[in-house]
Amino acid sequence: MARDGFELENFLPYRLNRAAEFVALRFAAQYKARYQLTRPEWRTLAALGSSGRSMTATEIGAHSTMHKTKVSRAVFSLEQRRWLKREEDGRDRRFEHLALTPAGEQAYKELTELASRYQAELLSMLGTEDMSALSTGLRAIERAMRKSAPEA
Amino acid sequence: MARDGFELENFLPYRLNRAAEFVALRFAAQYKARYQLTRPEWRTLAALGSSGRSMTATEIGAHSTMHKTKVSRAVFSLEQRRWLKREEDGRDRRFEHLALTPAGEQAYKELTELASRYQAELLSMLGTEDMSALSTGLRAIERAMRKSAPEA
DNA sequence: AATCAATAGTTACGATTGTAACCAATATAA
DNA sequence: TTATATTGGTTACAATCGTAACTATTGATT
Repeated sequence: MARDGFELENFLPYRLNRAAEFVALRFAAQYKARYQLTRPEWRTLAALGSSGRSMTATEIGAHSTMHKTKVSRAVFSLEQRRWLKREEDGRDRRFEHLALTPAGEQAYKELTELASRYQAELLSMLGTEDMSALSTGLRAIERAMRKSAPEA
Repeated sequence: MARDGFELENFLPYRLNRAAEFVALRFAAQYKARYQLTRPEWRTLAALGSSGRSMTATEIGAHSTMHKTKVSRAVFSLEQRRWLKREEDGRDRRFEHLALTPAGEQAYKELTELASRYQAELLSMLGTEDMSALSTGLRAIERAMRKSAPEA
């Protein structure tokens, strides 16, 4: 096929991107259909819900590698939906402490079940062995990210 | 940390996306700086260059999982740059056969070297073992994609 | 204090994207 | 034939995104 040493099919950024998109899109289809959630919204909800405490917008961004503005917009729309409320920090009024409302908690719980089911589905698609190989590989990248992290 | 079974940190779509973004961004920084190429442009160039033959826009899209319109725009700008030329199909004039010009080939070759260096850098960041685990895992996803492929 | 720098978050704006509608050419079928 | 459907590719338009500029607040420096 190719005439030289380089093979696009073996190029890691290419492969990772393709795989990530495939896996993400199938899940996004679910929460979009059932909850009319966008990706940044789901990510924000997940960050808050899974941490189990209130967080600032900046924390959410760092945690989920989303841009400030994305977080800001997602927070706004989750607030509109009454899934999230802001509380100002008494000591430093620049901060906003964001927390899920009971409705938000409930939504998170339901989405969490969707997510767990999806994860299980993926596991059965890949098989235990390949899944754990993937996990090992991803862990290595996560390690590398922490080291050389200029952060997106 | 979390109060329930679900852990965002272990959720595959989340982890894959994070990793893919990290890996892609560091490479994109290189070709953007050196060649003022956008991501869809690089992907189109790579698809054409690595196949070593002329392709139609649809083929490029299928190969690199890019939307029609993205391909269309990338093709247009590569054409402006004289890195790519179109040839119409005599039998079926709907098709456009896209091929790299000598200048395009040259650019592809240079970018290919960048890419190979980057791949090597990644390998040394992850180590041989983790890299091959990652590759195994990705291969499993690629397999799954081929099966259930509704294609993005 | 008064000034300057830094930080949290929002927003205006330009760029990039995808959906849907479109044009052109070919294939199918009446 | 002449409809009708399909397919390759482009484009108008609306939505989404990120950069950069902004507001507000706090911290540091004088």
